[in-house]
Amino acid sequence: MKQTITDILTEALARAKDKGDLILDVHPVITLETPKAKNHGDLATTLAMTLAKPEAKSPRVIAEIIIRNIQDRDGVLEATEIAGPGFINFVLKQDRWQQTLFDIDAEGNQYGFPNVGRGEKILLEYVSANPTGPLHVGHGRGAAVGDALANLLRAVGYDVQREFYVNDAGRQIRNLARSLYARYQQALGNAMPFPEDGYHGSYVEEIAEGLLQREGKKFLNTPFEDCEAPFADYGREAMLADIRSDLDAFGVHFDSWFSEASLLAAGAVQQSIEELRARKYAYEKDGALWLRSTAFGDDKDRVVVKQDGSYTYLATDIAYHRQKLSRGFKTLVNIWGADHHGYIPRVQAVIQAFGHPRDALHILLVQLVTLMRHGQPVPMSKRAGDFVTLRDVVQDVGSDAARYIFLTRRSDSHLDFDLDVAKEQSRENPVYYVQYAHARIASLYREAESRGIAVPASDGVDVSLLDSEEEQDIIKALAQYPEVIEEAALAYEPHRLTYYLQNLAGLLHNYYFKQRVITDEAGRTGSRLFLMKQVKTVIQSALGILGVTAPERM
RNA sequence: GCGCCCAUAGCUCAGCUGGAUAGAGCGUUGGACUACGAAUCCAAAGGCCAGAGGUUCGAAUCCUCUUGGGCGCACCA
Repeated sequence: MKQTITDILTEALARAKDKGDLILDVHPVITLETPKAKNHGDLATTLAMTLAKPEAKSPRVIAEIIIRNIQDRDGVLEATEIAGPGFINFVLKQDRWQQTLFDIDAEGNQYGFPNVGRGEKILLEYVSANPTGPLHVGHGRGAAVGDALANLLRAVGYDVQREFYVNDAGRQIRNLARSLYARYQQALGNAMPFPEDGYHGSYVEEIAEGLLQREGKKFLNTPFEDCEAPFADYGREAMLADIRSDLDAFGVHFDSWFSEASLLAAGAVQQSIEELRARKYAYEKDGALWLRSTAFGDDKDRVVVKQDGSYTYLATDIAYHRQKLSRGFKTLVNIWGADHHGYIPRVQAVIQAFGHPRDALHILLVQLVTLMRHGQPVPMSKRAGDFVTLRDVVQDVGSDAARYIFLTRRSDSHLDFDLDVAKEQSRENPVYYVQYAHARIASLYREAESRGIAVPASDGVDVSLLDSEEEQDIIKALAQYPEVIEEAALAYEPHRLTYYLQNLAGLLHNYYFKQRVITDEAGRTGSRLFLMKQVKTVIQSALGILGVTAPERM
């Protein structure tokens, strides 16, 4: 729809230039928007106002010139007017809008998915929780955002790979092993002090119990140094299995799980360092090896290899991102907890040090979630070991409600997650509002079927009967879906879909209340059922991207 | 001290990358079920977009400063 008007405007500008009405040294970018107020037409452009200065004419004069040069060959325009300081408002012919219903009917669940990605490969890394404890609610938000974003990017034609980076090297795992070892010994009656900075959660005891059952007492008198590996391996695998099953219950699935330890084992870290050296972005000072990240705007250079010869966390991250790039991904997207934002310049420096543009890496920050219960924040202390896990929340409120709520806010703003509201299957819960719209339509079909009325095929529909204000509003909302999808995808903002859905569902509920779909007139009933079918398709499509089910009944 | 993010209705938040009269949900008040699902709908009240300057035809949106919150500033991961 926008494209059609853009073409008409481009042509009008060219004509005005040929006739000498406008100078047009630089070809202006034509932007169209959907006005908020209905009496401002269906689409509006600010073109005349942006041209005012270069053309040295008043916006309204320019607008007149543009309109004079418009040729509407296909007859899509109902009216064109100049308004306010120089807006040009377009009103489209009704049948033009109604045409979108046939588009949706023909394209089905592919409707509204423009192929802007053209198969370009994107690596989307998210969650990437340390395998040292259960997923918490913040991970859940990252998972919901990442998964929806992956769906969204796929919808617009990107070749998306969803990856979970497993931090299975270094001190955290060692810590887990030590904690596990202590619990194991304690379970066997061996008084053993619990490590100061160990993991205190009860899950550690459960894992220790599992290990005990599998391996028996054979480590009872073995010093930790001699059995760290089996404890680390067992702990890692047990935690990953837990994480996997939690994500599974949440409907989040990854294409790949990338192990940090595998980078070390393959010598990738060493190779990366060599390459950085060759590129002159690594140097030695004070007995350590540094990344010259200041060359790319970081505050200071960063240590990669410590004085004692061991690697910093950055070292494996360097290797990991190099590895990602070497797999042929042009675009990398990382979803991080907002508390890691100080790390961004460093990693962007890494990307550039390897010769890639800074914006090859996008980092989305996800703010932490505050769980609310009875109007009070639920205390979350990982230190104490008892915190509300993602699993608890999903079991409590259900996957649909949790995912939807995670996606109702932009990811970098704080989120209060009210457990009572999320659990309540009532009007206060936004996810039910949208799902109810879908179920209502499904219910309409059942009703129609019971009366022997079928939804007509596209060639048997008279869409011109859909001429009420409510019907027009719905049709226009459906026509907007493709842009919402495209813009949400390109901005990496899946939350826009929840707002779109609220609006569409609202229009549907309003229409449903005001007008009857199944009427005495067969033609009208048919056209309305046809309209409902397309609404249902779009709701299902958008919910699908968010990873929320579209129920037939509730 | 330096850097990043945030500040919009009583509460929780949108605001389409600079457009026309700033929106939604909850909450409050008052209405709508003998017809397809009332998990719904309609209406009302509620705002100095934290404050002050600046950029321009035009600012919640961009720039600077101030105030007030969150988070980072490791040879930790």
